[in-house]
Amino acid sequence: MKDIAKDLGVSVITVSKVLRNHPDVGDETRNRVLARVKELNYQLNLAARSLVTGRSYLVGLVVPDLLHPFFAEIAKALSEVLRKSGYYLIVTSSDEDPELEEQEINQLLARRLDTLIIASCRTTVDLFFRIQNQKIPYVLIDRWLPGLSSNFVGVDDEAVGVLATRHLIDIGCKRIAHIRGPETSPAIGRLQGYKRALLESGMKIVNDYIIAEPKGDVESKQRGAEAMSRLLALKARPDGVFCFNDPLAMAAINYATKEGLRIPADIAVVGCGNLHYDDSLRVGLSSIDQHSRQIGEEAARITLSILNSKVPPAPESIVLQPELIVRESSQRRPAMNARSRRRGPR
Amino acid sequence: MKDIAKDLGVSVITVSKVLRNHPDVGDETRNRVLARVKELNYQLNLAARSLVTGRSYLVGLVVPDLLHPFFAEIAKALSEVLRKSGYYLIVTSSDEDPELEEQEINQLLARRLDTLIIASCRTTVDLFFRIQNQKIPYVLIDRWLPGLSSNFVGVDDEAVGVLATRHLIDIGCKRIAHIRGPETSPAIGRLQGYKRALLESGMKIVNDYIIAEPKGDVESKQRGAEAMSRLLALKARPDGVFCFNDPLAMAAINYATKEGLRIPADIAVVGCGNLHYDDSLRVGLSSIDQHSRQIGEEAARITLSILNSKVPPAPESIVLQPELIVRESSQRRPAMNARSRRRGPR
DNA sequence: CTAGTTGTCGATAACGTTATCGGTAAGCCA
DNA sequence: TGGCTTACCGATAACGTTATCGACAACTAG
Repeated sequence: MKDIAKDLGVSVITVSKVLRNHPDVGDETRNRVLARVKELNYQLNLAARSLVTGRSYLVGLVVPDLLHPFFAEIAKALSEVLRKSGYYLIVTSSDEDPELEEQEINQLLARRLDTLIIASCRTTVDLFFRIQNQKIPYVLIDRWLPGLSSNFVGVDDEAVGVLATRHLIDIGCKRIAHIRGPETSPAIGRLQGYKRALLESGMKIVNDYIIAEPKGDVESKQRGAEAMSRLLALKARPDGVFCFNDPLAMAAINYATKEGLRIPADIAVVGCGNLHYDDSLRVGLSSIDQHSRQIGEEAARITLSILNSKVPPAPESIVLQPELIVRESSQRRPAMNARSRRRGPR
Repeated sequence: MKDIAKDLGVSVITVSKVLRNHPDVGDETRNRVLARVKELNYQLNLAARSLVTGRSYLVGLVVPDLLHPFFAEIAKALSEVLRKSGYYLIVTSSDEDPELEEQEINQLLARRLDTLIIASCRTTVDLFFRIQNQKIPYVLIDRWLPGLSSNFVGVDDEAVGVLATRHLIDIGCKRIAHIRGPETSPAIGRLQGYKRALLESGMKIVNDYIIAEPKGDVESKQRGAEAMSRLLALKARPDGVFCFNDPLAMAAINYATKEGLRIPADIAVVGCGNLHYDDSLRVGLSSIDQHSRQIGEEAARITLSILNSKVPPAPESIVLQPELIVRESSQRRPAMNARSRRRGPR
C-alpha cells in the first residue's frame, strides 16, 4: 500500500479508502489506484485490517465429524449464506473428541473470529462460559447443553424418537428396540421420544431393548453390527429397531441380513438423518429427515442478525420438526398369519 | 497482555516471551504470568502475531466439493498431520465453480496463509502465476494443470483407466464403454488409460461408447442415469462400463437395473474412488481405490518440508499407484454359452 | 459578498504482538 | 580480584492497516 501511494503521489490513507470503497475519494484518483493495484497484483492484508477494525469477517464452525454428510451439508449451507454477506466460514472437525474440540476452539478464538458455530461433543458447560467471557457470540447447532441459555438451531429430538417409534408401532411391531447414540442431547432426546411413544401406546419399556453405543473410536459399521448381534441374542427377539443414525442402521441391517433375517419381514428398521443413498441400497432405508440444510441456513440467519445488530440480541432457539421418510426397511408388516409365521431365520 | 504485565510489575515483552516458551524468562516469573493468564482467561491475538512474524501458521485447502468423501478424507488426513506440527488447516469448497474458487483463494491469500493446497477446478494457469507472485507456496492435489511445474500429489490417472479397463477385458467383456468426468486432468488421464488398454488388447475405440458428462450443476445421480440410458439405446449394447467415479457408477447401475438388466451378467461396472459403502449396496461396486488418505498425508508432508526449509525446495511430484478392488459388479462373466445367452432384459 | 455546504484528501495515532539488541546481576574460573 | 559467561529482563521500533479528525478548495444559497 505504501508503494502504491508513493508511486501515485497520494497518501496511504487514500489507497486504503479506495480499497474499502470509501466515498471520500474522487473518480480519477480511485481509478488510478485501482489500476496500480491490478498491475502490482497487490493483496490486502486482512490480518492487519482486523487488528485495527476489531472485526475479522470470519465465522468459525466446529463439527464433530466432517465426513458425516449431515454436518457437511450444514457447512455448505452456512458457507453459502454467509459468503453473500461478506463473511467467510472456516470449518474444523473435532472428531468427537472433547479435548481436540477445545484445542480447535482455542485456535479459532485466537484468530479473533466474529462468531462461533458449534456442534459440541462436550457434556460440560465451562468452555462455553469461557467463550462468553471473550465476548464472542456463538450459536449451538444440533446439540445443546443443559444449563446454557444460548442461541440454538436443531431438530426436535424427542419428536424424532416419537415419530420413528410410533411408525414402527403403526406397522405392527410388538417388540421395538432402540440402538442409541452417545451421551449428547440428540441421543438423550431421541431415547426419551422412543420411551414416550411406547408408553403412550401402552407398551412396556424393556431395558434389554435399549442398546448403548460402545465408547471409543470404533467405526459405526462395527458398532451397528455389535448392537444388532446383542438384540438377536435375546430370547424375545425384537421385531423393530429404531437406530440413532443411518450408518448405524445400515450396519445393523447388514448384520441381520447375514444372519438370515429378512428386512422388514423379520425386523423393521428406521434410521435417522435421511442420507441420500438413492436406490442403491439392498434395502431402502426408512429414516427421519433432520433438515440439515435448513439448520445451516437458520444458523447463518441468526449469525448475521447478531453481527448486524449493535447490541447483542436475545438468544434465539430454532427447533425444527423432523419428517419421516418411509422406505422398504419399514414397510407395513403383514398380520401375524400362517404365511408370515413360516418365515424364520435361516 | 499489557494488563497482565502491569498487574505483575513486569514488561509486556516478558509476558510475550512466556507465551512463546522463550527460554529468556525465570521459572518464578513464568509461573506468575501463566497463573494470571489463566485467571484473566486471556486469549492471544494470532492476527497481531502473524503481522509481525510474517507467519500465520495457517494452511489453506481448497477442494471442489466437501460433500465428496474423497476430499473430506483428504482434508481429515491433512488436518491431523499438520496439527501435530502446530499448523492449522482451513478448508473451503469451490463447488466446482472456477469463479468461486478464485474468490476463495483470494480470501485465503488475503489472510496470509503459509501454504495453499488446491484441488483446482480451473483449466487455466493464470491464477497460479498470481499465487506464485505472492510468493506463497502451493501444492496441487488430485488435479494438475499442463504447463505448471509445481508440487503435486495424486494418483496415476492413466493407470486408473488401464486398470479398470483391462479388468473388464479380463473378465470377458467385449464392448466396453466409459462414462467420463469433467475436463480436468483426472478425467483426461483415465480416458487415455481406457483407450490405451483397449488398443493394447487389440480392441477398437468406439466413440459412441465414450459418454461425456453433461455440463452444469446436475446431480451425479441424474448424470449417471442419463449416461447409461444413452448406452442402452445403442444397437451394440456395451457389456462393460468403466465410470469416472463411484456415485456415477451407482447411478448407472440403478438405471440399468430398473431397465431390467442384470449386473454384472448383462453389464459389468467398475467405478472409481472406492467409497466405503460396505455391504449395503444392492450390487457390491467394483472400484479403483485412489488412496485418498495417503494423498492427504503426502500433501501434508510436502507442505511441512516447504515450511521447514529456508529456501524453497524443488517441486515434488508424488504419483500414487491405484488399486483395483473387485466386488460383485464385475464378477467374471460366464463364457458365452447357451445358459448365459438365455438371459436378456425383461 | 458572506456563510454555509459539499467533495476530496491527508496527518496522527492506534490496534496487539514480536525481533533485535542492549543492559544488569550473579556466578565462575584463574 | 578481574574478566568472562550465563541467566534474566526490558526499550525501541516495526508489522500493515484504519478511525478520527482536521484542512482545503470549490460550490451554493441568500
